Amino acid sequence: MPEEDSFFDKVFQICEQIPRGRVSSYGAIAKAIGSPQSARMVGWAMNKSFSYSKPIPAHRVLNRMGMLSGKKAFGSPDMMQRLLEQEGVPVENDQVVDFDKYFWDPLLEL
DNA sequence: ACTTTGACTATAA
DNA sequence: GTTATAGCCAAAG
Repeated sequence: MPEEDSFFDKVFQICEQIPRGRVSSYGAIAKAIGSPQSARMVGWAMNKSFSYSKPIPAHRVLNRMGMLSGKKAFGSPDMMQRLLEQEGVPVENDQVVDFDKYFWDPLLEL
């Protein structure tokens, strides 16, 4: 088994493990990888997630405030919000309601 | 090879 | 509550 140890691959592996109806943050994922200061790279990885071999639920990854910072990367600005609401995560004004309640910590639950 | 950019976060004022 | 600044590191120009 290849077991990718690259930064991007680790990000992808964690992202695809985010439970449906839950959301996580770039910082939390970065921390889970071992580079708590590389939250930006997580975002960049998400942008590249569509090039990855497997589908990545990038819409479940938000910034620390629960804001849909990368909604534009989904082709349509409303697509990300719709996907989240479809999974049971209410979004209002480009921000997840009760983000703390839906937050999923890879370090805590993985 | 250098500079700029970016789906971020933490701290300070 | 907001705005400003610094730290961070890989990809793109």
